Formats: sequence, C-alpha cells, structure tokens
Amino acid sequence: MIRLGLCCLFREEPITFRSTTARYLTGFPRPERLARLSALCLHNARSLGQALGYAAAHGIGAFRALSQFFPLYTHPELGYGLDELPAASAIRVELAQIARFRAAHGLRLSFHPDQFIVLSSPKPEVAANAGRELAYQTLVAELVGAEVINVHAGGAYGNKQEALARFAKHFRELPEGVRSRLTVENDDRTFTVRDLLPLCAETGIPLVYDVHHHRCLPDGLSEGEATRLAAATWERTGREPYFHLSSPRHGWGSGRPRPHADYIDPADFPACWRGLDATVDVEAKAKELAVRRLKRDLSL
DNA sequence: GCATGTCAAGTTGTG
DNA sequence: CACAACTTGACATGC
Repeated sequence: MIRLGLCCLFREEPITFRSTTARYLTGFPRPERLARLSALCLHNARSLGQALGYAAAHGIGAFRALSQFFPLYTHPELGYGLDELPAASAIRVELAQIARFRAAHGLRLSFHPDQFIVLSSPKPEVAANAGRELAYQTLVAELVGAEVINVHAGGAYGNKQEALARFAKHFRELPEGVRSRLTVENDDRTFTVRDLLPLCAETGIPLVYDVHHHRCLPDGLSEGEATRLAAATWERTGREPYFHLSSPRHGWGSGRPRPHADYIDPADFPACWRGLDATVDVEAKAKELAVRRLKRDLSL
C-alpha cells in the first residue's frame, strides 16, 4: 500500500519551524546566543510533535523534518551541543514523546540535508563538514526514531565514476548510526538512477527514487525499471522504499520543468507505483493541502 | 505595523 | 566571470 509523506512545512495549518541567522546571532554574547537558540530548538521540537499529530489525524504516513531543526548546530563558530542549551531537558522530553508517538502510530520520519552536504567532494574539508552535519542529523534521528537521512550524490567534478568512488570511501568512514540511515537520491542535474545503482550495490545504500528528477534528467531506464531497481536496493534493509513525487510548476513543455507546483497532477503519479508498498514524499508547495488532495485524487 | 532584502555551508549551468 | 537555482521560508531591519 502507498503511504504519502509531507515535507518539512505547512501552508495553512499553524505549525511553524523557526530559525535564525549566523550574522544576527554573532552580535550577542554566548549565553544570550544559547538562550535564543534554546528557545528556537524547543519551539521546533514542539512543532515536530504537532506535525506528527496532524499526520496521524489525516492519514499521512510520513514526515520529513527540516535540516535546520536545531538551527546552526554545526556552525564552525556558533555551533553548540544540545546539553548546552538552557532548555535541554525540556527538549529531550519533547523528542522522547515524539519518538513514542511516532512508533505508536507507525509514522515514518526522515531528514534531507541541504545541498552543502557533499560526500563526493575531493576537498577534505567539504567531506569533513558533511560528516559533521550528518552526525548532527543522526543525533536528532536517534532521539526521535527517524530511520532515513537522504542525500544527493553531490558534484561530478568532470568524472562521475571517481566522484562516486569518493562518496563510497567517505561513506565507509562514517559512524554506524549514520551509515544505517543514509540513503541516496537521483538528482536532476548529474546523477541518475542508472549512475547510482552501482554505488548502491557496492555499499548497500538504499536508493530513493525521485521520479520528477528522473523525468528532468532521463537515463534510458523506464519509470517501471527505475522503480523496480530502486525498490530492490531496500530489500536488504527490510524497510519500505521511499519515492519522491512532484509536478512541474510551469508544465512539462515549458522548458523549465524543475520548479515544483503547488499541487500534484494525479497524471504525474506513475502508474507502476499503484499497489506497491512504498512511501511517497509529496514535494509540492501547497504542502499538507497537496498531500490531502493527492490522497483523495488517488482514492488512497 | 508592514514590506523587503538577506541568509553558513557547494556545485552546476546559464547569461 | 558573476550569479541564480536548488528549497522555502522566516527573520531582522528599515520605513
């Protein structure tokens, strides 16, 4: 059975996630910085709990958390540890409640680090920074019971094979908690499903199949083949595959199909996904409204 | 109060 | 060579 997932934010429901900027925070002495960050982290923890409550109430089976859940956690100057925050214990209580609620309702939780997380980089400091960021998201993932941290393969630097070899090398150097959660997604500029399958075979990393990216950057595989091959990379883990779906804001014939539309056109839902056991993250700007509309349109 | 410009990080591709 | 696109706001600032 297909379960639909909501990504990061709400359009109408009053559930918000707060952040701040490094530039602004730099102006305060460290104790006040930590106090401000603490308030944001506690707010975000409570909002994540509300988000899961909303999902459970509306038959939404998965939620993707914001990367900036703990704002600036890994920043080189402004970074901090959870237990340095004045509200650390209240935050831990919230996260533990979320973990229980998530498990009780069978909801899936995932993280999707930003574009700065590049495990294929030839620059040691970039790969090291990626490791720090992944360690942070893993810390939160462990506290709330999230099972997936999904990344793109990054840049090719003129040679995809070498870039993927560096990705695999850096992957093997990551802690077990990160490795067991990490997944890799085909993107719309560089790495296709066909490119990533050898990496997945070699490392055991599950492949998240984004059909919109596949349509923007085809690789000779049909959607049915890509679906089957991507799903096969999940079998070893015993977990349900993750797919991503969006519709083009300006239409397929517009010359710029990449930007996401407010809602999903049901015609963009691949016929070969019907009846599968899979989680489909809905990447649509109308957020919870789009998930609920698609659920209705597909009679899920 | 409300509108607007800015925001840590990387890479690619366009103008 | 500079800069927008990725995602997508939310925030601080300035009027």
